[in-house]
Amino acid sequence: MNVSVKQIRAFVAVASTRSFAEAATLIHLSQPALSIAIKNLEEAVGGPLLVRSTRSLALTPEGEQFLPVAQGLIQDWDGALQDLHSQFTLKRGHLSVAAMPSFAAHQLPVVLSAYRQRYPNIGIRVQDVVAEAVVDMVRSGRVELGIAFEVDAAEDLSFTPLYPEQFVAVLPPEHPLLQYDELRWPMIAAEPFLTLQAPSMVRQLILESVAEQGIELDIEFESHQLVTIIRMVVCGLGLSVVPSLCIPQIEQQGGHWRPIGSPRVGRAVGIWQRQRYPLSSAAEAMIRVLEQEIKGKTPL
Amino acid sequence: MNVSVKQIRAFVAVASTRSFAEAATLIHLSQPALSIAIKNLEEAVGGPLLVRSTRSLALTPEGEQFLPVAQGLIQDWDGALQDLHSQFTLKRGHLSVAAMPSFAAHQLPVVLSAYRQRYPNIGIRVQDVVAEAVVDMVRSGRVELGIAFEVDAAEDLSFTPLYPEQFVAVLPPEHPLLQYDELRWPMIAAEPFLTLQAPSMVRQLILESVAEQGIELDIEFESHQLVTIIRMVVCGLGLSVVPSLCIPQIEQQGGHWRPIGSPRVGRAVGIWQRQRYPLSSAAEAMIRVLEQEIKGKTPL
DNA sequence: CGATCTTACGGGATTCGTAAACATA
DNA sequence: TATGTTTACGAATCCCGTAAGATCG
Repeated sequence: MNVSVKQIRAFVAVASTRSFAEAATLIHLSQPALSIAIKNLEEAVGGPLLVRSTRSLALTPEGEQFLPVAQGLIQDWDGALQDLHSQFTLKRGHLSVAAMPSFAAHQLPVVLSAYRQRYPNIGIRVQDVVAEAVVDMVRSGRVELGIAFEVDAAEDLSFTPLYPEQFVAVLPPEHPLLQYDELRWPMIAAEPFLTLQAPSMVRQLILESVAEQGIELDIEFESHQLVTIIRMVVCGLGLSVVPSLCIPQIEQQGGHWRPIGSPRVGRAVGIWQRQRYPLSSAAEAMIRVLEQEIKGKTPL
Repeated sequence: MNVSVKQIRAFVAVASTRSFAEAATLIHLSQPALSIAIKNLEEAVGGPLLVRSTRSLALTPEGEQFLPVAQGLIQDWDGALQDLHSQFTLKRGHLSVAAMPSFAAHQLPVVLSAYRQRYPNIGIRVQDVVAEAVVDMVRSGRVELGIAFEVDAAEDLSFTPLYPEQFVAVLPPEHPLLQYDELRWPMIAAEPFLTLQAPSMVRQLILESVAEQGIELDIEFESHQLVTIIRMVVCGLGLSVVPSLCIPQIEQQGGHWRPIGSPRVGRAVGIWQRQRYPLSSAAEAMIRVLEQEIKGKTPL
């Protein structure tokens, strides 16, 4: 007993139009072909669904009862496949990404807006967490893509660099060090230092980096919030070092900045995804947008 | 974009077993055939559902999301067709019949029991109404079959006789007329007469019949209930005439009866159904059972 | 090297459309 | 007789299974 979708479609067409001829044109089939399709269907299900005389067409009680069921079946079938097709053509779908705060605050909005413009019906969920959490969320599959610094991660993840992020020093207006076009670490170490708090990878990278040079920073204050740090710098409480991504924010808050000379401190920023796990069409599209919007437009 | 049931079945099998080879045996297909089926499915829906490497098999996010949908689709599909098939094989189904009270009370129970024994899973609904209402219910489609006297009905109904019902006279014990083996109408007319009330066709048939002979009955009492009539006869309030079907009930209540000589009063009892409307398998089976259980077993 | 999936190809079944036969009002 | 359905039959298509090729661990 094997019944095809076409057969059910044929039955629904005939039952709806109450005519083989009409139904045949409706489903783009010749009358005889339709006749045989129905005949085979009836054979398969074990009894007649329609009673045809040349002048009238009626449904058997079984057919009458089956008609709405068949209609539902076809509707569900087409609906499900339509949905699936929509996902591939990006006319529908869903995407979860995680991004580290500096990226989420500065670059991501323009990326999202470009993506939304191209694929208006893809729902996007963004998680704004520290870089290490980004990697964890990708690993556990809670998000499909992550954007964060490159770190040492297990083999199960892959990293695609987007651009090399460099750190810059933040200074208050009229600070003496502003006379230099580029600062060096010893100059910075001479001043009180403000930095982000513990889970931040920015903090970690800076401390590791200066420690390699035998320089020690005089950490005066820590905060989770970049805004707070910048505000304090502007108020003259000390200096800080932040990703160049944050330059717009520094300037907006009335701060000044200078690049840091060799050794430059920085880390590649890029896309994290699971190894050997295929991406959704929506995620692949996001990677394309990211590369197009970000690559070559690196700050500094 | 045309997707077949087999293709979805194939996808579900592969996604469940996580192996083409295993799935192939599961759905009785060769590995290559399965491979092509999946390939065609993916082409039809517009993107990959599975990622295969020779050593591992994973679902794409779209495939992951589609799998439960596909499983539901297949389940609904099979379920619906199974149901339909069950109806034709009488493993399931439903039937509505109407029967006139005399038949419903005496013959129908044994018919129903025979039917139930043969087709235990067919639900039956019986309407116990007077003969004319039986015909109306068949005409309006509220029941598929009706069992009642033959009457003049429009062309839209068909009547299949089961047996000729004859009426018999009911008498109290030790009544003088019991000395005859067969009564004649004038003898009956000489006694007080008890009959069923207005909507009953039994009453109507009797009155019409005797009127033709110019005989008038002295109707002493009327009731809707046959039991009441018989009880009154037994108590000596008069005579009555009822269908021979009711003989068991007469005797059970302590009454006596005699056939009525020429002209015999009676009417064919049979099956009513709609013209040009096909019967359900369940109804056809009921007709077979009726004919087998009733034909040739006519009372008297 | 072995297990597994994919491609290639020939045979077979299914399904289609045209034309003719059939049935009913 | 006219309309509408079914049967007949040749052709195209689709689908399957065997055999050979490709790929990953």
